[in-house]
This record gives sequence, structure tokens and C-alpha cells, in this order.
Amino acid sequence: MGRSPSSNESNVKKGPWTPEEDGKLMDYISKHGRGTWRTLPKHAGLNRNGKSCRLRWENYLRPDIKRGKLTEEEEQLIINLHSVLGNKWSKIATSLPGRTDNEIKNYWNTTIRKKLLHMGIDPETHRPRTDLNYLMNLSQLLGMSNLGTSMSPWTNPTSLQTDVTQLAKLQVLQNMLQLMNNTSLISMTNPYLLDNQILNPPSLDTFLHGTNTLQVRDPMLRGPEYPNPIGNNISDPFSQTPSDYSQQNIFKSGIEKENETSHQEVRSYTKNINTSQQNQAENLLPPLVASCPRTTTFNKMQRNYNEAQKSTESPFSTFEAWEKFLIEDDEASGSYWKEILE
DNA sequence: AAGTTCCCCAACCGCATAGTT
DNA sequence: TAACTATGCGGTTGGGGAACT
Repeated sequence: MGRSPSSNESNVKKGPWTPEEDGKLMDYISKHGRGTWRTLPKHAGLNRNGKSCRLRWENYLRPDIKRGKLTEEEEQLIINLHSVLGNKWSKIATSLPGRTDNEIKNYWNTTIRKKLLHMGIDPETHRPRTDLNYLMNLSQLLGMSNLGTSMSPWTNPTSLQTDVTQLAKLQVLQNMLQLMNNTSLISMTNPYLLDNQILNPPSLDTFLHGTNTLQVRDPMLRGPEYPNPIGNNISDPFSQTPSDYSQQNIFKSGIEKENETSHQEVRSYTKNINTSQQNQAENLLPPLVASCPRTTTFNKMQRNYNEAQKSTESPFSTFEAWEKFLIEDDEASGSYWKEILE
């Protein structure tokens, strides 16, 4: 036999709390402690249900609640923790003293989420956006370019098409650079997302062939240290003890305070995230690219790209190859884009 | 000045899980 | 073990103020 059913709560008050109600709740808890939320409203003289009282206390009346806007440090910590834990607001809140899960959730949905979207980062995956909507600008430009071939006689179709083609190329370049930029930025500020795959842009060869040759390594399998293309050697966060995190700003007041069990939990979360990242990486380049026609112009450009790649040894050779592809060999690439567009 | 839209955030709702009888 | 409650969590809503037209 279970407990007796709870009292009829159909006529309890809902909506915003009045100062009088706040006073009653605070007064009762300060004298008697929390006790059980179910019986608290009756004893405190409140026509509310226990759930509402608990929420009011936890999110607003609790004396240790920190007021005011979240700091940049707190914001960065939220982003980092969210990349590991996902929408586990209560877990995230435990790393931000004085902040409630509700506050963090609201701040994420109203501020951080928008910021990330604006930066071209998917707030769910913390990876560059590859959704169709975000790439719509490009497809629209390509569409406009196609329209150029059937433009009315009162315009200069050749000139317009050239302009639009140039614009489309610039858009591609901009998108690529933004994706590369953002991934590098994320990687540098979040050790949990470091791996070769996101620090290196997709090679032009990959892009042109449409075959994904990205080497995605499981961070759980790599050694204690691995080179960072940017130049620094970054310690593998997974080989560190929790106290090692105190040497870094990231997770300063967060994961480092967790015990080993939580540390393993974060590892577990991260492994799942990396698995999904790997799945994503396998679909990083849209099939649109894979169907590029292999023409004489294509072969010429590929030769140029191979030459460019041979002549550069720096970590940024891929970028330089892209630059050569999109800017220097304008005649060839222009023809190639025209072929694609047509 | 009035109406409309946008945005923030407190509070609610439904669900999952742990605990109690 | 079943039935039920208490609690906590994450998603969602809607009131109200700010910004815009």
C-alpha cells in the first residue's frame, strides 16, 4: 500500500509570487528549515503547491543566489561545460556558485545560443553549422548565377554572371574560412574538443574529389601529448588528473572540483560527443561537391593545386592551396566554377 | 502618443527517478 | 512487488517591459 493521495491542489494559486508570499516562505524556512516541500505551504500559510514553493526558493529566494548579469568568465565556462555535458543545466549550475539551473538555461537560450548561431556554430554540437539554411546564401547565389544565362536582353548577361560567379566564389571562400576559423577558435578555448580533425581544414583534394579522407582519431586512444598545428603542444586533458585543470583557466571552477567519478563521467560524455563528431565529420562535405564534373579545367586546377601543395611545407599549406585555388588561378577556377554553375 | 513587435525570464508542466509504505 | 509520493530536471509558456514603427 502506498501513501495517502496528496491533497486537492486544483485551487492552489499559480503565477507570479507577491512580496507577502515571499515573506511567508522565507520566514518559514528561516525558522524551520526546508522540511518536505509537500507540507511546507500548509505550515507556512501559503496557498501554493510544494513544487511552486521549491522553485521559488531555489531560483529566487535562496540567500546564496548571485544577482546580476553573468560575467564573461561564467559565460565561457557555461559554453565549455555545455560542449561536454549538453543540456544538463543542473550539472552545469553546480560549477557556477550562486547561479541556478533555470538562470543558466535562460541565459543559454536567450544569449549564448544566438551568439553561437551568429558565429556559424551549431549550439547543439558546438561544431560549425552545416545545415542547409546556413548554406542557403550560397545556393541562392549559385541559383542567381544560373539565371544569368537566361537573362533578358536589356542587361549584360556575361557581366552579371561573372559578378555573381565571383560573389559565389567569395561566399564559398568566406564560408570555408569561417568554418576553419570557428573550429580553430573552439578548439583553442576548449581542450575537450581538441583533435586533428577539427584543427585541419578539409583538404582541397578532399573537397574536389568529394571523398572524405579526414583522419578522425579517438582522443581516448592518443598518447599523453600530441602536437597542435598552431604550434603549441597541448597536454591531453584525459591524461590529466582533476587537479591539473587548476593550471588552466578553462574549467577553473568547474570540472576540477569534481571528484574522480565525475571526471570519468565527463570522459564518458566526451566520448559520446566525439562519436557523434566522428559521425558528423563523415558527412562534413555535402554530396553537391562530390558530383563536380571532372573536366579539362578541373584537371588543370588539380595540377595547380598539387603544385601548390608540394611547394608549401607549413601547417597552413592547405590554406595556401585553397588561396591558390580560389584566387591566384583566376582564369582556370573561373572557368571551373562556370562549368559547375552551368 | 499609441500600437506593435521583440525579448527576457519567472514560473509552469510533464516526465523520470528515487524513496516510502 | 506494486502502488504511490516527493523531488529534481529539462522543455516550454506567457506576462511585462523595452525597443521599434
